[in-house]
Amino acid sequence: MNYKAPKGTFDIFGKKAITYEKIENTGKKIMNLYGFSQIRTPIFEDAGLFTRSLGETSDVVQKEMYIFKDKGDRLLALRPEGTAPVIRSIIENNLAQNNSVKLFYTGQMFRYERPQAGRFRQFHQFGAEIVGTQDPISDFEIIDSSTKILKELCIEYELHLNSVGCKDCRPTYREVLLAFLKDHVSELCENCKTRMYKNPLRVLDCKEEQCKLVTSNAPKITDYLCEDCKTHFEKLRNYLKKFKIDYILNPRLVRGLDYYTKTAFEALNFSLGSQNAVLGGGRYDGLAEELGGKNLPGVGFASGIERLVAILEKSDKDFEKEHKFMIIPITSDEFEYALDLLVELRNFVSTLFPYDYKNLKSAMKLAAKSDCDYVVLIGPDEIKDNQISIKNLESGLQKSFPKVEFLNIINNERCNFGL
RNA sequence: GUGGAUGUAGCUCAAAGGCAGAGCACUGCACUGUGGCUGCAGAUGUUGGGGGUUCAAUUCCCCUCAUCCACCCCA
Repeated sequence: MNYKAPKGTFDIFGKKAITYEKIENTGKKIMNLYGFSQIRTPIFEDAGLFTRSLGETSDVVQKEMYIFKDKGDRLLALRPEGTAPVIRSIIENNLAQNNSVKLFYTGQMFRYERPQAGRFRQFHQFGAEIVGTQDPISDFEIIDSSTKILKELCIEYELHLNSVGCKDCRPTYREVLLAFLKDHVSELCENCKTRMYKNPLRVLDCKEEQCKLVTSNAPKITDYLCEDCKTHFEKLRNYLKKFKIDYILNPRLVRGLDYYTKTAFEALNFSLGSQNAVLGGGRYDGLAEELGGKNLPGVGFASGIERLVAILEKSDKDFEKEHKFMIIPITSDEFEYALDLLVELRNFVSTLFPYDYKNLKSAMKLAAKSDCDYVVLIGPDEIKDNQISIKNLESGLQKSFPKVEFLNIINNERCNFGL
């Protein structure tokens, strides 16, 4: 084998492709119900867009970006996430003139990482953003709609919620937390001893038992929120309560990207490996300004489609698919008739025509292997009686109908041939 | 970037220095108007790649690449 899919990438076909499609279609359906419209942004962008929005020191920027120079000496990056490009587009095209905009997207993202369960170098995200408003109802809509996608897909999840404050109150909390951590340095893991100075909030997220023990008594950010953040959070929680969205208040929840403010949430599923987050999001009120636009507060989510696919594959839940037919002319005499019927049938149902088959038997095999539900048989007998024979491959039952009746059953009786 | 495990047929895996094998899948026949089941027959390999030790390497050693898992981090 000379060529393989590059490290951390893979081909999507067959059953897997159907699962991807199902997830994306479900997402689109829900997004439409909430009044979002689709946006497709380029797969690569000016590298600065990401270093600026995600933060120079974030891991994504420091070690995970696919950066390259094109022939015009432009420094570009394959997008590692979807929010920054959407905000860039909103600013560039003035999409949020005086109102807010609601946009959703789906597509590939790229991060140069060591692959493992639930993590790849090219992966897909489905996400949405509401930009131009600070109304907590928009936070609610993001959480409500995103978790509705999971529900619709029958994916179990645990919703974790927190508020990470804003540029006014977070620094204060940071100091308080740092002071607390300094008092307990000796009890922290090696990693956290250095981490607490770089990003003390991350210590809250540490998986080491010793650190969890220490931070269980740590001051909570929700006790240090400014008035604005506090009332915003309370309103959001009221909406969630009113509409019975269950969640776990998790003061340890910290999101990895710098731009988050106020609301932060994650949906966790524990049936996978160590990558538990299937969906995450939050508010990013300073991002648009950071990118050179006007003050456009926003809130959004992104879900990792690969992780959703993995969960669905594990649950071996098959999605109902459309009936698939194959037309088989039994001798060469019926070839033309069968071709005409093929063209006609394709106005209504998915229909195959067998290639390179030797006899009826081999054509039947092809039909079974091609995952067909029904075989339409046209032979001398059918032509003579002016009938069409149809066989249900699952039950093995076969019947004949006049052509008109046959088409009628397909169109008006959902292929209920009584087989 | 760090650590661990694993690379043999399309897939899942045996062979532990001496002829590279099995199951599933594939192809054909039994069966030229009926698939799945059954029986019989057949095809399939740079043993990931490179080097070394040896009369002899899939097996032992070194390098390299890839995959999986975990850390870091994230979806």
